[in-house]
Amino acid sequence: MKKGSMPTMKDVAQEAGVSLGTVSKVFNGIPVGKMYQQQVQEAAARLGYRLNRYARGLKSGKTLTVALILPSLQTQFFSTLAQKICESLRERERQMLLFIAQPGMESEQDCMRRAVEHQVDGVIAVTYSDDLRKNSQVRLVTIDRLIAPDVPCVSSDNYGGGQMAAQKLIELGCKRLLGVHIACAASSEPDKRIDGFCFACRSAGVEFSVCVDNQQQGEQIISFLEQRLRDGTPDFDGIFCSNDDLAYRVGSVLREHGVKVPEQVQIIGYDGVKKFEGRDLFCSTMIQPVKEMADTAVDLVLNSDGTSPSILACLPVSYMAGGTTKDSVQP
Amino acid sequence: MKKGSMPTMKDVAQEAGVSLGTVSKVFNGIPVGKMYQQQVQEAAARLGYRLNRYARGLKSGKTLTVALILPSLQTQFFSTLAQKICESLRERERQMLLFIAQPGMESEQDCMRRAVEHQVDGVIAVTYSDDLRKNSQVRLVTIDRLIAPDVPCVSSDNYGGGQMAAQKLIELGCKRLLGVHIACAASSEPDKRIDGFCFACRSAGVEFSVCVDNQQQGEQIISFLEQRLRDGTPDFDGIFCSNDDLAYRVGSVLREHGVKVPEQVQIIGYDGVKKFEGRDLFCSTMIQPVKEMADTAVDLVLNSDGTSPSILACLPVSYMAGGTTKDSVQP
DNA sequence: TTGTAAGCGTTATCAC
DNA sequence: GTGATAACGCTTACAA
Repeated sequence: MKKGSMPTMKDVAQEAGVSLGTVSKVFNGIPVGKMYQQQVQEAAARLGYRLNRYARGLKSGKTLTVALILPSLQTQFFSTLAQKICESLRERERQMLLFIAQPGMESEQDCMRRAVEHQVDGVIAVTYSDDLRKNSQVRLVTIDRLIAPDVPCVSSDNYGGGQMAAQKLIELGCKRLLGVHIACAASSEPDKRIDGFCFACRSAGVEFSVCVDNQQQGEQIISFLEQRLRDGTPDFDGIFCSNDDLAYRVGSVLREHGVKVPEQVQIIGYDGVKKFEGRDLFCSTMIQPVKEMADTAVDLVLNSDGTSPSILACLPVSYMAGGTTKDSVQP
Repeated sequence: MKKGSMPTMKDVAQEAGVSLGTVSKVFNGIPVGKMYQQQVQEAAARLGYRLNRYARGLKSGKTLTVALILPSLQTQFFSTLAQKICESLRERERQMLLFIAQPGMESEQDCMRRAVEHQVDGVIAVTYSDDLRKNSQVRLVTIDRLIAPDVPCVSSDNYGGGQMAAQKLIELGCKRLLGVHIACAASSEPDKRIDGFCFACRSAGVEFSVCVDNQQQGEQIISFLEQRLRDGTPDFDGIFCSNDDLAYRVGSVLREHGVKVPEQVQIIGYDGVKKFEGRDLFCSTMIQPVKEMADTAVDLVLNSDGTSPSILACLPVSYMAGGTTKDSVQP
């Protein structure tokens, strides 16, 4: 063993007085004589031997590594998702290579290229590109966006969640509903939140209107709102916002205009964003089952044998009061 | 080239009619005949060749990969740090392997072991262990915690930030200050925030008291606070909280007891935590220069030639009003 | 069972 | 400048 560099299996073999192959077997759980087993393990410990996964990966073709491609870690949903996926991978003895893609699909493609070069066993991505798999036939699973018939997608039950939100508002006494949504450039699963909301309103025969913003900044929604508030008396008493950020902004606008929340207008958001690490929500909301989504994505990316039964995994959301509905405990 | 698997340099060499060595040179920017250069690139494009970094890493000993070990991604400071470090690494053509360590040092050691096995070129860690480098002589840089004389540490100027907070409160008219801090099990750089606060108070000759909670949950601080509020009139008019979460909780307690913030009591936190992706702060606060911290950590882990001039890099923080001080714009 | 040896895809050291 | 060829540390037939 050349000093200065790490010991290899060869060194361990020499130290233990066995052959290289035997050492390899020990570290792979392949049965080997009790004596040899022990000798090898002792020798390895004595030398401070560390398995070189690059050598193993090169030989075996499996690297036990999965790439996660995200647009950001600032949004709480994304950071939680990243953490849960990381934990889920660790439970399966996998490592996570994290890529933050800049807006624009060149960056996403670039992340994909690097992930492939790094021989990842699979990729989980929140993507806005049409199809990330340029030439590479990597195993791919997306979150919240269906990009191809052979790429499994994991999301929360956006449609069902939108429905539940509407039903909840109605149950809480709202008579005139409003649904607001910001659509991103590429259409994605979360767009169904507002569809589910509309469906439930119609089914219940309740008066409702909807405002969908395509400009991505939500300005349309804010001005739409201010327009309907001009006389100080809103012509609605319940709002479903397709995410908590939007709900927060909508709530601020309402309060600025002197509208009492939840007394005059009740608001339900979507995501389940918490303040700090605590339990405090920003608003009453539909909570996404992030851990389950992470587990599902990881299972799919590791085990999908091509014959996945369902291409879109929709996981159930749950409602929780968070101060912007009348069922919230009053401070 | 065996079909089904990815083309290798050998395949490219054959396709281009050159030798393997020449192909390697092309992909390493080593000068090669103009004609050959082009032939190789065309052949590679035609075959959809992808560099195998596992083979390169095995041979060269450098993997262009850095591990980041964090206790969580839920705290906004950590998620922002992770994102900035990821971006910083990308700018330097590096990849990031992310590890979330469970509380307790076995998990941290485990992350370290896996990072070493994966042949990372270095590790950046937010750690509570005494010394992560068990046997391995990995290049290590810590965040917010000095663990050994030869391990560089990056942090914000915690002491200076605490000082500035006190000075700011005094400047804003506070006469009787209070400093509160939650110390984690292992002493770390952020503990200096409260020291800087005390120093500035003493220097200014201002009346002040301090409450440090060692139980990690902040219960001590809350009850300390409630005790001093029992009669409804607080005997302090300015509080420095060593992080924004604490500032938020303290603010809630004060308001619950009918104390007006910032009219009666002004509060300054530390971190610069934002609501959603927006600009809204939870409180007036000392903002940490996360991007600069990330860049510094990455530079150190990649370039530290052992002869680092400063072992502790303290980056300057900045104050920003966020509603819990009188200099905040009133809504 | 255990040892031997041929690669895995690259880089790097040689002669040519 | 270019092309063979020997590693890098490991897995895995296959031989003993």
